[in-house]
Amino acid sequence: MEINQQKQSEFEKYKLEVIESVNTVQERIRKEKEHRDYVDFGSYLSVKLQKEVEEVVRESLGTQDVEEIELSVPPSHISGDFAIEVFRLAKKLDEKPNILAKKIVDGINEHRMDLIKDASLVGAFVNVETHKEKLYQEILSKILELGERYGESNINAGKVAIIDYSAPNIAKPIGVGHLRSTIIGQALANIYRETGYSVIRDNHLGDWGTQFGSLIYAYKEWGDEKRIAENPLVELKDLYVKFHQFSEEHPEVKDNARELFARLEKKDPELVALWKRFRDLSLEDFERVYKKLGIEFDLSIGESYFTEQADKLVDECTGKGLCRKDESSEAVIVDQMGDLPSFLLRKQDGSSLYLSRDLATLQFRVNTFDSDSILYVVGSEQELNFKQLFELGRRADYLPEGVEAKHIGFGMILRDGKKMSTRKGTLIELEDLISQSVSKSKEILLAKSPNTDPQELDKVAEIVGVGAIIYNDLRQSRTKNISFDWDKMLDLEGGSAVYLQYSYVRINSIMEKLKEAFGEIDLGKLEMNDISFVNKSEFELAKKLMAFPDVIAKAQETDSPNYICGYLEELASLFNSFYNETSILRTEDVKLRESRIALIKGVSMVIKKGLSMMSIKVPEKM
RNA sequence: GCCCCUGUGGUGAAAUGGAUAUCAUCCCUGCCUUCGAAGCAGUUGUUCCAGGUUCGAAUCCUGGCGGGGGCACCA
Repeated sequence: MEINQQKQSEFEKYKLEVIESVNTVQERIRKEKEHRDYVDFGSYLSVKLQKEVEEVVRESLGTQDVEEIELSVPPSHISGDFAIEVFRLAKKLDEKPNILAKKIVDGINEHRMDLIKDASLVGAFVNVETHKEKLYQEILSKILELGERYGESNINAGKVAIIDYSAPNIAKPIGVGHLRSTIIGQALANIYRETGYSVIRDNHLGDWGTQFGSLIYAYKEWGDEKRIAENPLVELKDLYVKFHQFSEEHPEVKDNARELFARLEKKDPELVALWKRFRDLSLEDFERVYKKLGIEFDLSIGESYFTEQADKLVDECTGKGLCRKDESSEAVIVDQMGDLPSFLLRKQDGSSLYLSRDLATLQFRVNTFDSDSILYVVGSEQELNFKQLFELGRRADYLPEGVEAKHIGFGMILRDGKKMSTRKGTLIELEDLISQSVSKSKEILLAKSPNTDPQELDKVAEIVGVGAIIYNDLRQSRTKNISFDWDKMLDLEGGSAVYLQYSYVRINSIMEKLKEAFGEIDLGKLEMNDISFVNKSEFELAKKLMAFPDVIAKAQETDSPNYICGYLEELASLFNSFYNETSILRTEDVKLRESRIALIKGVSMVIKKGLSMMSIKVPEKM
């Protein structure tokens, strides 16, 4: 009995640890809400330009519905810096688009404006010409002023978002299947933060459930302490796989597993001790992978923490009449809600289920953090579960009106057209993928620059190899399935992070050369009026830089990191064209040279920041 | 059976209902005594099918066809 007490307190001890980490986060959020210093989104040039357009449209049409007006970049064959699309406004005002457009063009041409010079009409498109020098100056000085903070904003200032991502299962190695949740979630956390959110990054570990019954059963039957000591995760995985193979022929062991889980849930001390041990072993393993990928969390709570509360909530929901108890067993059923099929909240043997624990988690998140948004970055195959969870949460009032809960689904990584599975042994371990990618980039690095010192080589290979994997995933749109292909995963050609890293390094190198030739460069002395450009490509680059804050905002709004990727590729491409036609080193005019330095400095900062939002690093040389 | 996602050059992908659908890769042609050729410039080739809505559709709607996933004691 004494031993029991001791073991039980192990679970209690774990709960205290959780509470402590929660307090730390609460404290941080509180401070952030009070003291965080934001960059005003309205101070960005694209916003100013938009306002100018709205102003002139408001005056020339005498209408207030100017938010229907949108500024875009025209296709390349059109001359004009920006275009105004009037179609939506025309529809709203019930006027012919070309007539409305004509009025707007006339309006613009009659007014004197700060940034906009004039406008011309093509069909129903309004093409706008800006005061290029002025705009160019303003964009670059804004970037120089903000430095590495360029791009952040206060759009969502004061709001709190909890982002649930990664969520690996204990006792299994992280496979490439978990890669997507992990890096999409991390990227979203960074992107949300850039737009002003206070972000809580929560790793909702899969550390509870019937799978532990399976694992414990397998451990008791076939476990080998020596092998566990040597390579814990491999051994645990093998045990898990063995259980499932064995259960194919002996289905009755599944009942044993369920029974073991039920005992675990009743905090059987022996089983809790095993559970805790497996959990700790796994966490060490995960930590290693996260470190490589640059992934960080504020909380790693996991399902186990919510098992008791889950039980209470199920009773509460039963009381509220949202679900009902089965007559002949302990099972609790939620009947069809609207279009959603019915589901179970408690098993026949009385133990908890995924959805009940998630319901408790939801309530916890709402109550503990006063959050505005809760994001679940989990594969699309769980869509129905989340619909059910959110609906029940709303009805039970655990998820109030003002709090948004979103399932950020994503497609699966398929191998030979099929889902990968730990049980069937078709899973590719993330660590293998990373090490292959790193060694491949090392090979290429050696071929390209054989004289790099070995330490430097390893460092850069790591940056490039890891970056390639992350980028390959994030650049694709979330919802689609990805076919796993070693060659494609390890592709280090164009359209990859390497292209961006290379562009960054190239700028670095230019800066070095400039320093050698002209000494230390102090752009602080560059007056706004001294900034100038000569070539179209310079202006195009600045225009692209101008869009960065908007791209971040759009990526946040749509939960789509791939917009950042597309943007960075366009930016790098413009830079490389510019690089090819213009030499900064040989620019005689000092002011022009310094303007160009400011320009590429901006490009390099934006590339670095954009990549860092995806937790991809940049090497200084490669 | 019902529900969700998805279909874009040979291949892999991009595109708030907007102008001549973009990028990478492969093939081909140029560009390194000039800030790094992992680059730049050029060339060939693409929206599953049939209807519909719209001034305008890869995008929205309806119906097919193909691929993936989900639909109570797994998570």
